[in-house]
Amino acid sequence: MARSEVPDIVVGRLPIYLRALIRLHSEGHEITSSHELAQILGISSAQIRKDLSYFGEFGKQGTGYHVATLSAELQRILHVDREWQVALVGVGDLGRALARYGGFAHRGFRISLLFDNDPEKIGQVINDMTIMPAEQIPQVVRAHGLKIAMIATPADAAQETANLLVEGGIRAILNYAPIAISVPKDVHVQYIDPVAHLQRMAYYLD
Amino acid sequence: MARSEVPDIVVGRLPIYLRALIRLHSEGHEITSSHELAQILGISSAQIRKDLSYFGEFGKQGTGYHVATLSAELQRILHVDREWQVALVGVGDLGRALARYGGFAHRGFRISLLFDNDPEKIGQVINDMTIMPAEQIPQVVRAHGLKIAMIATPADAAQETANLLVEGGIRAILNYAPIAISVPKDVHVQYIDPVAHLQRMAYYLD
DNA sequence: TAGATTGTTAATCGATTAACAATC
DNA sequence: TAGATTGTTAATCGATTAACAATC
Repeated sequence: MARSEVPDIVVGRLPIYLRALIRLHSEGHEITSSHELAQILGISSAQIRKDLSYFGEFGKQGTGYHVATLSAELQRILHVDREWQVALVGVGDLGRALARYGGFAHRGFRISLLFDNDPEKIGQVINDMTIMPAEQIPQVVRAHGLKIAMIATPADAAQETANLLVEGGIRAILNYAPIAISVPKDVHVQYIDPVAHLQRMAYYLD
Repeated sequence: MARSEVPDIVVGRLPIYLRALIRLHSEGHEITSSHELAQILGISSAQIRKDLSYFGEFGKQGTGYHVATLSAELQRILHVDREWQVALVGVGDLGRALARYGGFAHRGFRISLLFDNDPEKIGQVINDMTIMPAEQIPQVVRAHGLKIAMIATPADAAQETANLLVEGGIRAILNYAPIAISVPKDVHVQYIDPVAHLQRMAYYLD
């Protein structure tokens, strides 16, 4: 089935499957099944099988899935069978923590460029990376060929930052600023707003 | 309409609407419309009107919505017209950044208890909060009457941490550990895994 | 073989959208 | 009034699930 026909909501579940598979692998499981994955993740086995069927046939009737194989297939499908270099804009408390956090590089996304527009911060070094002025984003990002960026600026600066990133050739943005940004149709944006998650849960509390 | 009939996906969009309204308010807008909000957020105006209709009638035909009023209504509906105290478990790089991050308290969620199971960290003070041993979670959380917690431990410790939190009476968990946790049906869980977002976008890159 | 699980189809379920009467 | 926008209905669209033949 052609790539363009896969619903984005299905693509969004693949990383969850991959995460579970990597964990199973690290725990020594060689084989799993849609039922076991469903149990672990709290979703239906039918959904897992249907999601995977968009991309091929990875299982064996009566047996299930080979953990290492399916894991590798998902990494290939998601294009995470390589290391991606990522630009990070905004080195406040949050940005600093993201720059230091080991969980990205460990899973294939290495933050390799830091930008900020505060003259006090420019030139500082974090994790061997020197903070550069935001105005240089277009040229530096393009020179390094980066395609992915994170925005950790205040909300006020997010749209302007996104414009600079797009100008530099960025095609995927993880936005930590609590504001919607607008970008060309061929640029992907994902949002992380922990407070929105907390508010959503507060609805169900007394 | 009874609370239980509101789809969770609708509840999940209310914080996004609220965020946009607060921003409009701060920019001096007194009135807005479903069309303007739709434009800002990149969703349809019909969806915004339909979502709001689950909770009442907040607009005026021909005019739109009074920003401050709708904002206050959404805060009331979401139960964020108060300050929630939040427990944070796991004070590594990520947890430390969360504890310091001003964006929570500013929007009604104050981190007020810190826990870790590393003897080196116990007793340390961050933002006037003393890190306490994880084993004391049940009693301390219950004594303070907290209902919301964040998990920022390694994946290995997340399930055990969730168990302790539930034992202490926690009813909503924001889980930063990259692993699914299982909790009783009346406990809500939201996940934040930035790498999953990056992987999802990588699918669309060459 | 008998038992188990996949991949897939068709049915069901739920969410989104278009359209418009009501009305400010 | 004329123009604009809401709240709501019905239709459309899309996602999830149940069920089972195929087959390991």
